[in-house]
Amino acid sequence: MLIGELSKRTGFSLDTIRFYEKKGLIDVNKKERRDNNYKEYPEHVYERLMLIKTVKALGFTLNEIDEFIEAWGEESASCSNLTTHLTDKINRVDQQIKLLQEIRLKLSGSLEKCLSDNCEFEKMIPSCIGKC
Amino acid sequence: MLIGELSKRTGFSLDTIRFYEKKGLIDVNKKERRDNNYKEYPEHVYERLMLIKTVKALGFTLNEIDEFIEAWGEESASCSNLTTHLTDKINRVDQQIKLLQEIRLKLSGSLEKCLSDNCEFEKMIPSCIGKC
DNA sequence: ATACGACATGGACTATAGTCCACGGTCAAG
DNA sequence: CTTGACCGTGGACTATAGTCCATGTCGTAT
Repeated sequence: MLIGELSKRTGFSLDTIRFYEKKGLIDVNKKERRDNNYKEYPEHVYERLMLIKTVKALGFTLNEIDEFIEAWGEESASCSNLTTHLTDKINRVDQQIKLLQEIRLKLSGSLEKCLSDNCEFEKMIPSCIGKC
Repeated sequence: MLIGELSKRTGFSLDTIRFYEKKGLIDVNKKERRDNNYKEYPEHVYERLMLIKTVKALGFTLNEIDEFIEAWGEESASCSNLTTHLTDKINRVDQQIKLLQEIRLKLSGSLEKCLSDNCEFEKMIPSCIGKC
């Protein structure tokens, strides 16, 4: 399959596919080319891309996906790696959520004070005094 | 005050202060320089930087802070702008939290399936079949 | 013959928030 | 007089996830 078809089937743009190739997320460099020099992508590259799509939708970054895939590349790797990766990612996401919730709390605290005439920004913005 | 002192007092690195200057978050370009060509930062720049510090801690990006400050620069601006910015930011943060929670849900769903022998990745990773 | 579409390649550019580096001037102490 | 600390400027580089563009080749249809 040529890159155009691969693009249509996966929904990734040509550029994105080439970008993933450069990144090493898919390996077709050493694969056969047609006489044209056109790359011939075997079916498993399509599958790899769909896997990437799935995993990306789970919020993994490309680097995380890289490790993810790396781990599976090793023949001996059991899929317990998978659960490990998922668990780790859940923890990282929980961390992010916690951080955002803290920020949210600070924001609503500031807003609260602002609305109740205790605006903490007054001191910082002279033109603001008494107008909050 | 010279940049070194400003850096020590605010906790921002020299590079960061110069970066904020380039970005237009602080304006000292037209301000007087010493005969040395050294920049002389007036006190209000220190205050501006501390404001930036506060607002950054609330999770605003530099671009948001830029608008934030822009709005205050206008003499006539009342501080109702402030509450608007805070409310908007709270909404954006809520959006982010929601997105992360959805991802978290998908992740734990995948993990769940994986642990109960319904691993959805098996189809995608041949070497994985039956081992999840 | 030539135009058009699909392909390959390399490099530049986007946003975000800086960091680091080189080169050069300035200033005070020894 | 020279060393070290401090300052200024410009440009390169980091990570992330691509996008866009120029140039060149290949294949097909008119």
